Amino acid sequence: MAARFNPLEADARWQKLWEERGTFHASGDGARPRAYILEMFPYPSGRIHIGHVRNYTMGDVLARYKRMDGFDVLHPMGWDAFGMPAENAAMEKKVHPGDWTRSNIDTMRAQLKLIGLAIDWSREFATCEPDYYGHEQALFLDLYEAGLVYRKQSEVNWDPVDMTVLANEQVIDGRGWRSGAQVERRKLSQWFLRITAFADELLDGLGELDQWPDKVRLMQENWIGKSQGLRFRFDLASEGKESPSTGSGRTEGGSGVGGEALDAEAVRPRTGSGAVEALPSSFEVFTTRPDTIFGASFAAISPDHPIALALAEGNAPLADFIAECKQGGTTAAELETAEKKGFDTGIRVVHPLDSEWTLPLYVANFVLMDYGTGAIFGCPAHDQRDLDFARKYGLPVTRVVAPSPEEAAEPIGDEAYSGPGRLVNSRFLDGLTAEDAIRDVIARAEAEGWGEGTIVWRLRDWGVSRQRYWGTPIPIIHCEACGPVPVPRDQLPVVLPEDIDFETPGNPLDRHPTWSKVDCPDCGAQARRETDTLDTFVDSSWYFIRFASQPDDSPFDRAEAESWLPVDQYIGGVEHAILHLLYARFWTRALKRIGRLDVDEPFSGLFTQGMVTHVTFQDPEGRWLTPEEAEAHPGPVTRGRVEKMSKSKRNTVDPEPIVDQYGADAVRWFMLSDSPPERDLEWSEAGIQGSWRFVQRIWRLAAEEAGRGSSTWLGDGEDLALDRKVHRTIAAVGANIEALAFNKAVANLYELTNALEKAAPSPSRSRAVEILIRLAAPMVPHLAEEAWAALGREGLIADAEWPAADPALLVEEEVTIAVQVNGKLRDTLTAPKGAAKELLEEMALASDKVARILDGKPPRKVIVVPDRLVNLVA
RNA sequence: GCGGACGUGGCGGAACCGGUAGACGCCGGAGACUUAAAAUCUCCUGCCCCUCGGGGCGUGCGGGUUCGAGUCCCGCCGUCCGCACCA
Repeated sequence: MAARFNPLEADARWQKLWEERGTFHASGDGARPRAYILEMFPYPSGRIHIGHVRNYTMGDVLARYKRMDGFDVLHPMGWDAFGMPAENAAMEKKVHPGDWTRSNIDTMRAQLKLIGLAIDWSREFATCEPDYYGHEQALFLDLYEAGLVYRKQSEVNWDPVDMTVLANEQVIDGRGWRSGAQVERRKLSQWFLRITAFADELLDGLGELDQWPDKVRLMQENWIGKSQGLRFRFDLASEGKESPSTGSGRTEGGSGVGGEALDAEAVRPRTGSGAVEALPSSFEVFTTRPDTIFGASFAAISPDHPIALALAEGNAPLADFIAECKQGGTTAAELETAEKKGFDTGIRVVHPLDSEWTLPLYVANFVLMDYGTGAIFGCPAHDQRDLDFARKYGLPVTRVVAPSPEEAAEPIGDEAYSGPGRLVNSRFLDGLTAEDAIRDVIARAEAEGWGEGTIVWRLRDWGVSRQRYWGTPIPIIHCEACGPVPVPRDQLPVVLPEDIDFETPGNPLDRHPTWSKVDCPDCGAQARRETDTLDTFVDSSWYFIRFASQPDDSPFDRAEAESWLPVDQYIGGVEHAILHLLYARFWTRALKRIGRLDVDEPFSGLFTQGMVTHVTFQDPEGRWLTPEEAEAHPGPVTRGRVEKMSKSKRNTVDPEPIVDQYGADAVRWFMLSDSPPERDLEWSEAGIQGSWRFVQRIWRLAAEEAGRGSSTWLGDGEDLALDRKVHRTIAAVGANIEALAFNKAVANLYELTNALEKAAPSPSRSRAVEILIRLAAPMVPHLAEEAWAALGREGLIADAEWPAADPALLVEEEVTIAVQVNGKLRDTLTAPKGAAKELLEEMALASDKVARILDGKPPRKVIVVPDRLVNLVA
């Protein structure tokens, strides 16, 4: 029996055996309850990094535990293989994106296998292969036919040098990240998925996801952004109905009577070209606070609003103002400090509840075109932005909500009041609560026909067109005569051409000599293939369904997919809290709506794990150094913060050499130790060495036990205290793994190991060693197999049963009672479990230490918590 | 600005429902084994005082509730994350 566990030899041997036996294939035979454990599949960027190792180890522990606990476990792996890095590599390294991607997949698959994951590799696929994306095209057409896909003009970030569309993240300070060219806004005709049609159910569905982190649910809720309010119409005032009230602070009943008549000519936009005649006679605004309608002092529209654009024609100052609004950064700091600016159009709009009352119409930089209606009414007293704006332009500020009657006349200072209260200065609304006033105004608007209660969402439809090569081709053909025509099903998949050219900028599909030239499926005329590809988030919106069921001739088999879904536990980074998870939820619901799959939510349990961090080092010039460089550096070196591993900070750790040195189990154990899984884990050399020591400690226990000649050794009888410890550990480790509290499960195993090392040989101890190995098996599977075999056990430990905790042994016979005086711990005593209060009190009073503190006086009051403590109040 | 999370030894972190704060690991210290080192093992390790019996102080800060608060309430301070002119 080897004195040391040698992972370099053992790891590969067990991995090979698991693979040969198909140990981790999900059977789906229905003999056992099922569990679907999934980690977010990786993008094949080149090599596995340590964050992957942490992510997949967590899922693996759960999968292995569930297997031992009697479940038929589906734990698959695949590749999110489309995306821009492959195209970048193609341009930089002159390799085909497909070659680059597939070779990365080969590398990373081999690396993942080194850490001994319990994965059903028979289900592996990559999204960049036609046998995946062809089915995706079919699903896209299903949604298209169901009216859930449409086409519209939409703005994109256009890099004029690279001739390509940029994602927002690729625009840095208004310039393309690669070319450095000034980015332009361009309108392109693009495909959209109607996710907004599911806004309500996506929001409501969050309520049932009780095994999701609150944080993620909240983020999604905010992202969906439901606002209830009133949409109503402002009529433009006809000439001669101007109602001046500027600066005088309108109060109750002010209806535009009096004041000087405005010189219409002076404020009228200088149209000359008759543009004003083309203006609509009204426009709509949206508000969540219709109760404050009598506090209105202006109306404002977005610089992108059609009325603003129409007015700008022939009005150079306004055109300049609009241009100015479009400049300026969109960063947090800039927006925070950005001044509220407006341009008075000179036009006035009629207050909907008083035809004699008109308000000035501004074009304002803080009104967004793509939220609500792109137009607002300004109520300065109860909205901070409106207040800032009103102060700047001398507009009236009228309080219409007061928290108490005394404050009704209180003027508004520098802060708008947005709290609760009752209406004041609001005619027939006076005295109502804000909530009642909202209902009243909405009802009135609907009855009178100038507005209606409505819901506005922040969520936008999902634009899925990407002007890229390395993605799923959108299966549409554009015909001059017939318009967009779906590719006939028997012509799917629409396969990406291999012979492409990355030498010239732009989308290679556009430039391909023949690929896009096809006949119209409807009329046969020459037509053009859609050359846009799908957003890669589409690929990841249904891969978990394909894992569950992968027939050749359709995306999935409904019954089979439903038998596994939803995913019981999904594990991945919090960076996907919104987009990926929302899109996958949408896609699942869309499939349900079109009758393809009866699943509401794709992931019933979600866990977002923390990052792996590492120290950073810098030389005096601020250059980042790797830890090795820092050690060898001749000059002074600054030890920086512990940060997320990144190439730029040179603090990454490549897992492969570490696995080579310490073995998979030590690395896995380290990934699970110390830090709670949802928090960041700091990588350290000391930490991995500690894990290595622990692996060897378990091995020594097993080797020593095996050396006794199986369980023929008979010691001094049973060791009841150890038995209790063992069974408490069984219960604790199982509960902690189920709760994904791996750091606590690790601590439980350390405790048991400490106890075993101290325990004298006995049959109890022999049994305990075997149980320890079974409990550790999900975490350190290679060591566990090796030890299992060394102990002469039959079969694989991967197939062994999770030990059952004996309830009788979970109950303590004796408990330690804390004895407090005035809440301060003074002594402890040992008492039988369940001892009577009177007995505990008596024992506490008998304590010397207590007697000394009490100094002969009897306690005024005695509190006894059975099995816990006695508190004597002096 | 809005929303959220968090704050416990030198470090990562435990602490069920308000009931012995600091489990477990790392670092550090002392010792054993060794010619020596590594490895391994044993013990110690929150801070401060001490007559070595013990005593005092301790969960970001200040209050409060309670027999009793890391845990609950109020007010601050700090760190991190998300969103962002959302009407």
